[in-house]
Amino acid sequence: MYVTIPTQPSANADVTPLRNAHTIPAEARLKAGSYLYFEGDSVVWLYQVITGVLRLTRMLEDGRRQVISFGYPGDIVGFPSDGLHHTDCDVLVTARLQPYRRSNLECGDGDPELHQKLLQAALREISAMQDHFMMLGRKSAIEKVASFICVLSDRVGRDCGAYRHVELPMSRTDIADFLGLTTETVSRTFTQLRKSKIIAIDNIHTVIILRPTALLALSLGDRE
Amino acid sequence: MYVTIPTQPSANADVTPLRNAHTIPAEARLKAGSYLYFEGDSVVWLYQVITGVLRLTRMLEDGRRQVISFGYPGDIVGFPSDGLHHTDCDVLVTARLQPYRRSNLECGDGDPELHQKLLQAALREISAMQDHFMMLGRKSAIEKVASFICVLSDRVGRDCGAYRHVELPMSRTDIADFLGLTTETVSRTFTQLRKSKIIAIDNIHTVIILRPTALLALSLGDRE
DNA sequence: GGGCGGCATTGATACCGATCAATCAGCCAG
DNA sequence: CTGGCTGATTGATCGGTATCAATGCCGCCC
Repeated sequence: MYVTIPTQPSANADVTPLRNAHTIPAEARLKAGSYLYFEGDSVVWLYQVITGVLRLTRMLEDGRRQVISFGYPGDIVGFPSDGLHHTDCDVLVTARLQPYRRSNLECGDGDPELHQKLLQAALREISAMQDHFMMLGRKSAIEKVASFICVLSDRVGRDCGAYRHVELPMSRTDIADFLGLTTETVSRTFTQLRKSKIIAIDNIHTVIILRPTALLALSLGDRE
Repeated sequence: MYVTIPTQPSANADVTPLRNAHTIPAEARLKAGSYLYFEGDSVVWLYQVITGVLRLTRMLEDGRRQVISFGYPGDIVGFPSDGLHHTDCDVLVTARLQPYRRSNLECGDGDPELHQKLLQAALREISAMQDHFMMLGRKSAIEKVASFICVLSDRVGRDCGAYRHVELPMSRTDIADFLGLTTETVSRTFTQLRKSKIIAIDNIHTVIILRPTALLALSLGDRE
């Protein structure tokens, strides 16, 4: 999941694997805290997230970290470059994953339809990352955080009574490293949104969107 | 071209098209200032840059701009997402381009070898963009500019006497929109590098690298 | 040659977000 | 329940980059 330019709210439907029938390997289940792969590992499998949440990260020698993306249901992670993984990937929320062989992406011989689906997923990934560039390079802290909540609301928000609830399983540090901010700034920005009654914070991992229109406006850079 | 983590200096050799033989369309030549495609256009061709420089940009409604990448010799531009272009692309330096049909990327029927090459290029693109995230999200102005010059030096620098020359055909505004800075900051950073005798500025579009090691150190965030 | 226009540089200042530091809250172990 | 640990929040301050403004540079056209 990247922070892309908001369009119309998306469906937020259940994810069905690309091939429900005889996809070679069975679904995998991974507990929170476990790792799927590390930077430098050679790629054997790609994974489509069915349920749960993954975290893809990259580190600099001096300790600076970038969260590249979060893997939400429907997302496919693990695209190889020169046959290798270029991020670490671990599990934030216990996940069910559909593995696909790297060979299904890289050559269409076995299953042309699956090959096509994986290729299209890679191409959509490029486009989504381009949008994310705009966010990292050009948006202010409040725009970043508002955009982040908006995207998650569309992807995994749930209507509870009058308001939409969004789970944030990741830490404030993860959000900061994803958006190119510090934890303190993320925290302050949440507080600011809470005080202006645009969101409420039910518990540290759940925000309730009180004024979705105002939140969307902030994400687009409208001056309040 | 993205600003990736510097590794060993790369070859900087001439680019040969993926298929020199019967690649269906002949090489195209495009003058500086002309556009290859616009955001929203449906994708018919991908282009490999043989010579010259392209610029890929994306705009927000309020005028904020992000330069997504520069297309340098060897780069392939125009990857579709849902069949559409998601950036504008125009020519900075008159270019020779090798076009490939979108169908050669999306289905391998016609030319499996070309299909494979285009697919691998798309996958490398994803990896390079991940590196670029780190740059946009976590690096300071001086690290960004130093990294930018280092990458261009590896890609298209030329040794002239004792020093390496790097052409910067794009404007300061382009560099700023690429690195997530303002023109003023880019300009000041160049001045700072010049005053500390790490680079010299021959003319506005040519920098001479006087102390490559110092430049590389700055790009990695060493406190000189 | 002279003037104009666009881009780059430089300067002064403002402000956003980082940094450093001090609680605070939740959670687990004993 | 209590103490300690970890992550979040809040506060005070600093600094880097943006912003606003003036000037400089250079190419181009009349």
